[in-house]
Amino acid sequence: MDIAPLITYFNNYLPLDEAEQDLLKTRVTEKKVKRRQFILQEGDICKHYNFVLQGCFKMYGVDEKGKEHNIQFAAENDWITDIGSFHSEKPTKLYIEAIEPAVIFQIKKVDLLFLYVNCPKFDRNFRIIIEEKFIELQNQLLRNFSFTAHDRYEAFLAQYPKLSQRLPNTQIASYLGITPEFLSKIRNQIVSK
Amino acid sequence: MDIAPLITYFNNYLPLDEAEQDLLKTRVTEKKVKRRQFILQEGDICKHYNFVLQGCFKMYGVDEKGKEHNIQFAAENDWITDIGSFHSEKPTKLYIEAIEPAVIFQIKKVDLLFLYVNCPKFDRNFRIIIEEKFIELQNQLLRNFSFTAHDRYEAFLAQYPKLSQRLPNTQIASYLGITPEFLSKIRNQIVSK
DNA sequence: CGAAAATTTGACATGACTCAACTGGAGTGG
DNA sequence: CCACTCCAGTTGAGTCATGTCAAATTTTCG
Repeated sequence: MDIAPLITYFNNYLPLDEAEQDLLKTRVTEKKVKRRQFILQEGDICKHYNFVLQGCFKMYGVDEKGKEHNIQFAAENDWITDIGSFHSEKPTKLYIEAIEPAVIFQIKKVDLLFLYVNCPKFDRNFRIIIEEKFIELQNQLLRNFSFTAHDRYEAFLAQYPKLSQRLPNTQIASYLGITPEFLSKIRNQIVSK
Repeated sequence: MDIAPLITYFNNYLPLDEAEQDLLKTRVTEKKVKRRQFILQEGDICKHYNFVLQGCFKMYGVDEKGKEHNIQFAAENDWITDIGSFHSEKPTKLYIEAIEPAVIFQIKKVDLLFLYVNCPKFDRNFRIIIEEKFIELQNQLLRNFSFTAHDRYEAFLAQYPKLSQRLPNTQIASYLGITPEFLSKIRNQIVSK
């Protein structure tokens, strides 16, 4: 197994020296995931931090009426995990599902704790990573408050041009908090301008 | 200046030993804030991590139409900061304003970095703190997607019983993403049941 | 190729907003 | 202790953004 992509990823933060890379290597496992396969379902306890090597995932909750609401996508070089369930070790209310055939690296909780304890750099790196995710989430919340559906869609296209081509509109609609039908009408509007 | 409340706060995470407490003490300053006073305004660069000792703050963005949208409250023993601006050192789009007369501790960026470098425990603690905030933010986003305004209000009352008594309904409405008028109608409904 | 999923379209329904007017404290100053 | 202002909260009528449901059409992928 070659964890080079993960090493490269960490080079964006505090790069790992060789010893740290070796440490990491022993704590990571690889997993292939088929399209529409779940790596987390409601009721599960989230056991892993998941790093996407290839493919694309969505994380979503399901409301009383059975509707899915996407709160995050993750493609190459991104993390996707229900941090709440991972830390509390309580059953999750979320689903993580592959939108495309995928390959991921997984780190178990004991292994992550091992890394934290044996190398503070991981504390640092994961602190920074989650800070970035926090900022993004906060922006998302603010956009949902203050933007119209139309503007949220255009903001999404602008921010994730590549992702928005890979994803079915249904999934984008769910992420924007609207119905696929309404997104279709928005797209129609934009085109006819 | 007595930083005991902050020490006590950290005891919920990895407690600080005496040396670490002394280190912290030299890096923290106290500040009194009047009602309606801002500690951050659009265009500022967010210079501090703020820890609330007394009083209550709101953080909000303003949309094109001039409407305020609260994304966070912070009362005693909570942090409030625009992490995005703090890290990027770019002008913020957010406001942080005291809803009540308040006292806060502030940590400057250089001082926080100093703490991180000299004591990995701070990396750890702030990682955990922000993880908790991330989880809360994610729940908030999910509720905004999948709950009706009525249910969001009741969830807010249940989750923050004390805060909801301190806050004017106007502010709660803004946090829930609805108008004060509509919140009033919801409250009317609830009472008349 | 064939089934399942995604997209589009249209008629109609509704949750939440807007705006304006009214009510009722909470301070403030005289 | 009154008169006055000033907010926060309430109410109602009309409107708008977005949702619902159903049907037709196209695309995807197994």
